[in-house]
Amino acid sequence: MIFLIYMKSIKQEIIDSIIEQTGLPEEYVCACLEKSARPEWGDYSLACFRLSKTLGKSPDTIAKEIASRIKSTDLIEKVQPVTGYVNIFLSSTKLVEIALKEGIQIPDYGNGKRIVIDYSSPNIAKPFSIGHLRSTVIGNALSKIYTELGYKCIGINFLGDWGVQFGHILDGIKREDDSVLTVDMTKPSDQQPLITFVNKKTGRDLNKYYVISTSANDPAGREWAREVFGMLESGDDRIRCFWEIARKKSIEEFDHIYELLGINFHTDDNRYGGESEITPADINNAVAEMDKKGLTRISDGALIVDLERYGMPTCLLRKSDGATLYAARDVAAAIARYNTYKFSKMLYVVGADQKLHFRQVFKVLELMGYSWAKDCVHIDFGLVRFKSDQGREKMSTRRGTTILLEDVLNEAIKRSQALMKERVPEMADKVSPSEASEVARAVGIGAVIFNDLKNKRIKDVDFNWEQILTFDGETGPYLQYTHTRLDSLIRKYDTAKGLSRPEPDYKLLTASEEISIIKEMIQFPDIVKQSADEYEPSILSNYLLNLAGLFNRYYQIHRIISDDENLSSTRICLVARLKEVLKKGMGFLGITPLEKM
RNA sequence: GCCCCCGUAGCUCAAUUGGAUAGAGCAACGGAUUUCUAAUCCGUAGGUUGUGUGUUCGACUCACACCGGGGGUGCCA
Repeated sequence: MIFLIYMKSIKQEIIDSIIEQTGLPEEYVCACLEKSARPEWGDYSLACFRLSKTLGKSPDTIAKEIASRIKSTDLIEKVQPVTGYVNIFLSSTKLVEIALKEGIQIPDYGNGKRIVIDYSSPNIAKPFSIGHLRSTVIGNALSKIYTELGYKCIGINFLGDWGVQFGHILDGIKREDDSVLTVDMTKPSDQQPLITFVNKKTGRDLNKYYVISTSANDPAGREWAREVFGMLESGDDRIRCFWEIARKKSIEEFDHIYELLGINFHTDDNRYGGESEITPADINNAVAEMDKKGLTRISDGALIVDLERYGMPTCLLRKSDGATLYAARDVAAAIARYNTYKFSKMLYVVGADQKLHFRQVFKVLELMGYSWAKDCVHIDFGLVRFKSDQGREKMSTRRGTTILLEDVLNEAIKRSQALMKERVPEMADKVSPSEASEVARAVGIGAVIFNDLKNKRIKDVDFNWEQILTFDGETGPYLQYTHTRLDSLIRKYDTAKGLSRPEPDYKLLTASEEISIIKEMIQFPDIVKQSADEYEPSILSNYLLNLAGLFNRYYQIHRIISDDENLSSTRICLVARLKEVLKKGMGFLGITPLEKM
């Protein structure tokens, strides 16, 4: 297994060398060895300040002593003590060889362990707003990253398909066209006009009825919607039939958006679920179990779990009218999922406004005695707000400040098409119309996705058309552009006439720009691991931007394909390896890498 | 009121988890194309890291207080 030596990270190899040669404790070396902040300080630096007190010597002296004990190897070229740091310089030729010979490999950390990821989760009937983009793209990225690290990911799109919002659709229909619904809902024969009516509607139409109902802001309408939902909950077949159609229509609508985003929720490992999956019996069993374990109490007629001693407000399970609440349903859902999947981890990719809710749910699961409660993680992210002239506000359907995700995606595609015409007019001759539209999609959608993934999750975002449609600088199109550049070089090299193609000679890569690329490339596995450990796709995003930047600078200065056939072959090898990394990384983020744009 | 999160260049964000001289992009200005795709690249300018105190060899990072913004907080999800 030759590749095993490459599987061990460079850093680990250095740590091992240092421990072996200096006898320093492993914890210390691991904690104090870091990547050097500047090239003139080498590749890795060991800070010696912490040893100063215990050894009673100055950091400077310690650094000198340690440095003198580390011998050079084929990897460690030079060791230099500087003001309390031991700076370690690695052999460029060795690094080039490591990066180019086998390519960059990502070790298997997961060993097939299961991770359930609850993400996207829009509500049936409610508009699919830009706010849902975050959960969708973050969840998708984490799923791909963990899969690459050897985990088995199960994505669940936990639809909000069970609640009064469904009754509001009917109320909206009634308000708009009451001929369809003047009927007595209790008579099956009168249902047919409604069914025919709804069958002709799209998911977006149904959203419209929801909005009509809620924006009417009529107490009677709300009451009626509640009644309808009550009938659904009590298992009324006729309402159930309508519910099924409405759900199907909504999913068709969602599918269209997910298709644009390149996500498919009709597979075994990535599927639609929903609150409707959790039966009243599931919830009642969970609540009964809490009762039995003495966790619950009645307070003002409501069933609660008192979490005061854990520094949290009480968790409400059941309303005084007997109806169960969100928290009870999520506890029941978590138990059902554990029983089905026996996950090693479950991630809830849900906005930061639900932080308390998940803390409560996880705490209740823990109190119920489920040891896996500690493996449930709320992947929270900042809210999207709408910035108007009056200032910031939460998006509101009623105020008309909701921005539909589909509109944003279509706008991005349009913009990408326009730019293509403007900046690459000859593209029309080179590719077919269908290819061109795929390019426009990948670039436009990639821009929107990347825009969302490039910042730390927790940051709130002000929705801004200009920003989301920017294609210059640190953006998705920048990565795309770099990727097509790499691909174009490879294509050109492969098809060049009269060129001998010798084996790459790694010693030829000596330019500082190409060494920088190599050094950055070999960080890829660590970056992917770190993104997973911190549930933070932005770490990968920023890394890819930096990597692309290094290449674009290099490209500007150096000729890749030249008369020097040995050098060309070696540089193309670098280009090909780099392309593999960029392509993989973009794929993890949910961006489709292009060959031409 | 209480709890949680955020505050870094005009704007949007980084900063190897407490390390050496705080870095990018956008916007502005100046430059690079008979050239492997200029959706690129180079340069100039831009900072008392919200404020204050503390912890220590060292603080954007940790603690406390305050200021500003956001979110949550017993019958929505």
